[in-house]
Amino acid sequence: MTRILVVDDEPQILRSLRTTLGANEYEVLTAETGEDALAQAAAVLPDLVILDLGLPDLDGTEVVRRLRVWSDVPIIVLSVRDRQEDKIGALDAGADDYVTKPFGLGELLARIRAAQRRAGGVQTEPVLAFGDLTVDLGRRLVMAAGEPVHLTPTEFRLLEAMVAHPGKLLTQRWLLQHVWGGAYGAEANYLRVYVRQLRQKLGDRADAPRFILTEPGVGYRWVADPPS
Amino acid sequence: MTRILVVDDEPQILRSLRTTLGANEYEVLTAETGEDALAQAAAVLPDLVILDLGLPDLDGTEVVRRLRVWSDVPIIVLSVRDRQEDKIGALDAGADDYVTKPFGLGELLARIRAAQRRAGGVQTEPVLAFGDLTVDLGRRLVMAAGEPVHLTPTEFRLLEAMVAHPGKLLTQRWLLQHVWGGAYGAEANYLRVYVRQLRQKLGDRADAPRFILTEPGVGYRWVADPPS
DNA sequence: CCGGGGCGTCAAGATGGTGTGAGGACGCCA
DNA sequence: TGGCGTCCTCACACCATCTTGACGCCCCGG
Repeated sequence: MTRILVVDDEPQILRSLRTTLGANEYEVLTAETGEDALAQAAAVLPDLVILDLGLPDLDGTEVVRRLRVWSDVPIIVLSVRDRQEDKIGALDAGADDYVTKPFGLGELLARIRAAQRRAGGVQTEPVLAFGDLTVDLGRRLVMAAGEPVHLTPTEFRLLEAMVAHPGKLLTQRWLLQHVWGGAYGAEANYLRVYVRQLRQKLGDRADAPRFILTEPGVGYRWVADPPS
Repeated sequence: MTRILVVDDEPQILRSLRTTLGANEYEVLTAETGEDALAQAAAVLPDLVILDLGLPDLDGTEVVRRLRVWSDVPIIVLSVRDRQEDKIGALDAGADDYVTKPFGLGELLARIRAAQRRAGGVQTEPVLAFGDLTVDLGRRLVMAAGEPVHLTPTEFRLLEAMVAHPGKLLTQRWLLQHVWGGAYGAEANYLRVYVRQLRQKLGDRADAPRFILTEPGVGYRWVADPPS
């Protein structure tokens, strides 16, 4: 999860940003002074900094400069001042962007995304690995023993549902509802057929399970850490 | 020397920027239409692009999107529009910064410096190769087995959407929305026809795929590493 | 020892999606 | 206005996938 350090001395802005950013899957840290901001930045290494220019102790530009001595973290400057010299100063000190208050929250979010994208922080494709089996949820690509495995849509949904909850006991009803839809729940034979196909394609065996464990009378369990 | 491509249809802005930027040790190239901008960007590989949203032929956001398919060049969007949606759209399409007209030249220069400082990276030729197939995304040129291949605009957009995400499973809905526009999503027969035409022109076969893999019921996949 | 329920396995029919070819509609340019 | 390229539409054969039923096995309780 992306950590954002918000530096502002107005509690109102702080509160507003905390809720807005928090609602958009960001972890929000706050600081109200320049010194505090620098200390926190060094301590928690945030992924992005939103910085108000009008701080009580230090000049915002100075904060940017001192951050840039050791950090390349993206910095978005926030300010009520719309003067050219302020913008030029902050940007040349090393800020990435300059937004004038009042600003639209949507715009700020877009600028955060842009700054993050540049920083290269969005390359976290979820690739799960279980021994010689890798499951790339983003690419919908499954590799077993170095070879790509072709799965039908239903097979993939079933695999997806299982690997998303490793080690957890998944009841037949739960699996049926998640893979086939809410109207299903009693068609245990579907599961038997597709679990078999999955096991076959992934190189697993019912009598010597490496990935899919049968829990008789209840459901199935995806083995968290297979014996390699 | 840093090369900047300025895209704007107002000769006045063009002239003003040419002198200002020229006086600051930048080499200035200009384009007045979106198509011209894309062509020039591919030909001269500028170090930075300044782009007006209100172009006569293409929507500015569309230009950003098409540039971003193959290039990471910093893009600063210039616009008279101050609407939130425009900003969000342009930034999420891949723009680095958004400046509203009228703007101060000093600020623009500072934003150029900021964008450049971040970029650092090297410009790569936008030419992708897959076995005996080469795709020049910038010049919109495709070569198969040493022979140039003529593609219609729609065919090229489809190819572009696929080669930009090698190995990834692209759903029919996603492809339709990206090639035909957001309003589409259910016209699977369009895809079938154009995928067939692409396969034919690229020397690919449905029953022995080298490039385009069919994932029945889901979509298509551009094979990352074709068997040569 | 016997019976039953659940599971694994297999194969065949039903279903819906895909490949393919052709033809018409439309806009663009001379 | 006519030709040309491109896009869209349709019908049909074919194929992958889904569904369904049947059967043997094992485990467990009666």
